[in-house]
Amino acid sequence: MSKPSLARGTRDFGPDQMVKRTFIFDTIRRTFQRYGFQPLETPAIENLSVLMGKYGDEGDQLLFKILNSGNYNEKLTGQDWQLDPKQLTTKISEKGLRYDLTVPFARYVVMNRGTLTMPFKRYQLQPVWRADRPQKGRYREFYQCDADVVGTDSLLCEAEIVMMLHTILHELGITDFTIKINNRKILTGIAEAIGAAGQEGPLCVAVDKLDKIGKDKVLAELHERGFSEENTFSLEPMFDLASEAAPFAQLREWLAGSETALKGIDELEQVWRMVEGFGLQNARTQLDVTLARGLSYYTGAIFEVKVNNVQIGSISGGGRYDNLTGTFGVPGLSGVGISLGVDRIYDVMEELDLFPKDQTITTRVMLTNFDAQAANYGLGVLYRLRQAGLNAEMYPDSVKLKKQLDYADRKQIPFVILIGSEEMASGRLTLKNMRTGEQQTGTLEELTAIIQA
RNA sequence: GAGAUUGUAGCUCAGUUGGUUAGAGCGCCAGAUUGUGGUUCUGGAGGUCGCGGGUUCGAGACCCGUCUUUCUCCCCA
Repeated sequence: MSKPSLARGTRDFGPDQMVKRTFIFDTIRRTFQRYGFQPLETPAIENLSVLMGKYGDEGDQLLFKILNSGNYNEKLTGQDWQLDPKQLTTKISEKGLRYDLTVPFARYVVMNRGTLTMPFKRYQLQPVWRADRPQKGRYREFYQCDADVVGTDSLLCEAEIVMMLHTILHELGITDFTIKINNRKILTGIAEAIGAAGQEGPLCVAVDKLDKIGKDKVLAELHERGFSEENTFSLEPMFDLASEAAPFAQLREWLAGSETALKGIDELEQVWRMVEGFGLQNARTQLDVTLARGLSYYTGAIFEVKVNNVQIGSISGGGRYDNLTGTFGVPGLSGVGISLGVDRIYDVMEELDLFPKDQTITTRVMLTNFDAQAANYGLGVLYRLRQAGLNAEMYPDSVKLKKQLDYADRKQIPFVILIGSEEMASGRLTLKNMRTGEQQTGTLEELTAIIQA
């Protein structure tokens, strides 16, 4: 017998934590629904053929793979055991745990495209798993809350994502945040403009670190990655863009030579206009041309949400992908979506002390249990309390009152109804206010009214 | 995947250059109080020192491996 333990990077959530997590889930779900999104759930387990190759080489490595059931080694030859682990994996595992919610969504859309009302708007609140090395704000099992629209190119979707993020964060009490927005087409245009067309991948990896390591080190890294002095010299205008929230004019001037970039700039400006059209006050949006994110499938807008002055990664990310369903044989379906990380939001709110107080009280009133006869009398009372809409429970054992009150105290139950021989004889029950310690007697109706107040 | 770091009671932590029976606070249980919680007092239970090996007369402490925690890189929610 060994002591039980949790698998690395996983956590239990006790009642106190669940109350807080539920608050986050409810807020997000409510907002998604308000914008017309419909719920979807997909299995935790997907075929590896669905998951592999969608997240890049690193992603494939971070996938949790499930060993085939039964005698998984039955069909292996001696030679197979000499294969490198990657190839061996394909022979002994054909299922894995989902890595995000976007790819399973794309699979679902492809499999059900005949029956879906297009454009299809779905939200999905489920855990995902990554075989990452855990650290602050990074877990191996965590919840994502996704909202995606598939089947339309309309930039209204992008604007609504901006609106939803504002609403959700506002309702959670997170006020000091920044929604960074970029467009993949601008990144492509920058690569063209500096004479390194098609090199936006390595360009972004380096430029993405700007606020972390500074301009000089970014330039050094670019040179290391094969960019010439000429390339990086043309990049100079980019470092001057950070001052404004939406420097469209400067961008147009700099990238005038790239049609792709101009299209991206147009798209973003339209999104900005629409957000203004919604009448949103104090928008926390910022155009950030250094924002890159998962380049593997984003083609248009790119989003990322950072909470300011909190040392944690982004709490949300998303973007537009023109051809995600293409890998499942259905090209031409454009989608755009956002994903919120509940676990990081939780950490942020805990650090900033933003959770509403008094959310831990789950039971409103407890009935004591003096003896079998009193408990039996209490059953009817208990039923009526619950019918009155009150969270009520009876202490299950006839033990000394001290113990029962101690239980109520520790569960922070605000009211206790005592029922003993006196109460049964008179029909007037004793109500104890656990906060003040005061007691009074009254009929069940009278007491119920007090408890409900 | 690379580098660093952590692990002693339910929790937070002491534990000297390696030396007898590993401690404290809080919490928990019981009683003081057989119909009254939070305060107080008295008593009590609870540890294979993460796990496995090694060095030593002797290891919680030293060495190796492993798991785990936290952090950096990479990447990400």
